[in-house]
Amino acid sequence: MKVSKAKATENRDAILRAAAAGIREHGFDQTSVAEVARAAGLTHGALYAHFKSKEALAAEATAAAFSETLGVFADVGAAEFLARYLSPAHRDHPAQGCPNAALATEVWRQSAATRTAFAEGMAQFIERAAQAFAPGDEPQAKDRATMIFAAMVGGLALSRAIRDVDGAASDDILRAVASQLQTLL
Amino acid sequence: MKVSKAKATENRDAILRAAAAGIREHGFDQTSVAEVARAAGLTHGALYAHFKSKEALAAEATAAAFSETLGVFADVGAAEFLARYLSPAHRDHPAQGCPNAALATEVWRQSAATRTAFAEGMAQFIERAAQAFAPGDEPQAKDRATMIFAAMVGGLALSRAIRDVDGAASDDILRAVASQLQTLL
DNA sequence: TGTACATCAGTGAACGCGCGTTCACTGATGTAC
DNA sequence: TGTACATCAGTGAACGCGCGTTCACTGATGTAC
Repeated sequence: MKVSKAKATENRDAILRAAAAGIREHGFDQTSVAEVARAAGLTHGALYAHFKSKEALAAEATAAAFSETLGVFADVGAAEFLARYLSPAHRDHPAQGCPNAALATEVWRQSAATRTAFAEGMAQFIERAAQAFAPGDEPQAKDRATMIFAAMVGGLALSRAIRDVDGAASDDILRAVASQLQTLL
Repeated sequence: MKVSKAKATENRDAILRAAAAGIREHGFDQTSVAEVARAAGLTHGALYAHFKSKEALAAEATAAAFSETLGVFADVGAAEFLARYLSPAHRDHPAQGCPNAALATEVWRQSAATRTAFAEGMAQFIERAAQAFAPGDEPQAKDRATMIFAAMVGGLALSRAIRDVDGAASDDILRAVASQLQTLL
């Protein structure tokens, strides 16, 4: 049955948010359209009224995941940015976390639209890192910010990878990377 | 038909090597047993004479990928380790590259055996980094090595993620991370 | 050394399953009068 | 304001496809004598 325009817009948004969470939790290819639709309170057929294909949804969901997550790290100082990013809470909730640390190793196999959305989101994160970690006009400011952000993404991803096998080692990676980066600020 | 014991061992090895390359190239779940068997010159049924299941193969292949790759970075100095790891050649050949940078964001969804193999491989890489980057007995030596290795893994993964979208930016990540880490040695 | 035969790595058809996508249909919305 | 009806978001059955796994069968290997 038809629904009101307001409700339809709301449903589209719900699909997008569900997909943005799903791809970070399960990866692009392991997130099924049926699962996304269900999480949005719809059936899978409805999804195709809003998105041309799973591929098109993935591209929009990638952009949505970035803008959602950038908001979490906006307006905080350098120390707080580091602490939040390399926190157990961030590690334990990939579905609401940074897409870089959730999708970096698999996004290169996705469609051009998805990869473009990812590259744009990543650039914004690196810019954010430059603001936080290299605000001056020193030479190599952007290089410093890039290296620090790479360590944050790598540290979070490595910490997640071994969490269920060795929780202490996982915690230790977060602590080590955060404390060592702290000394560079 | 039966084959000689020597040939059977050779075939098992070929399956393992094909799987180790496949999971790094396509990810765990996108690497099919048929594809692995074909790459090893066999049919999919033969695979089950050597491995209980795809899951069991993935765990062994993960270990194989690590030991294979650790060899590539053995016996080189700190500067050479950094340069090789953060090279365009490494970025462009994930199937033969470091499993950390290829699988970090998805391995946490795999079986316990695979995650254990991954954790052990990662620990060896961190140890290798400590040898190279923090050989002394200074306090926080291991923390320094962990942070540097996290930056290497993150830098390579981020560089790979955007390579096809923006080659110059991809190159720049490798260069920036390598040059900034160089200043820390 | 030669022969008979048990072993078992490898083949390929078949299975059940979940996937992305399509489509005929439904029925509340929202517009034309 | 009230009525008639075109629109279109949403439903759910159906599709073709590739997946991991099983299994009856094959035939060269390698052992027992």
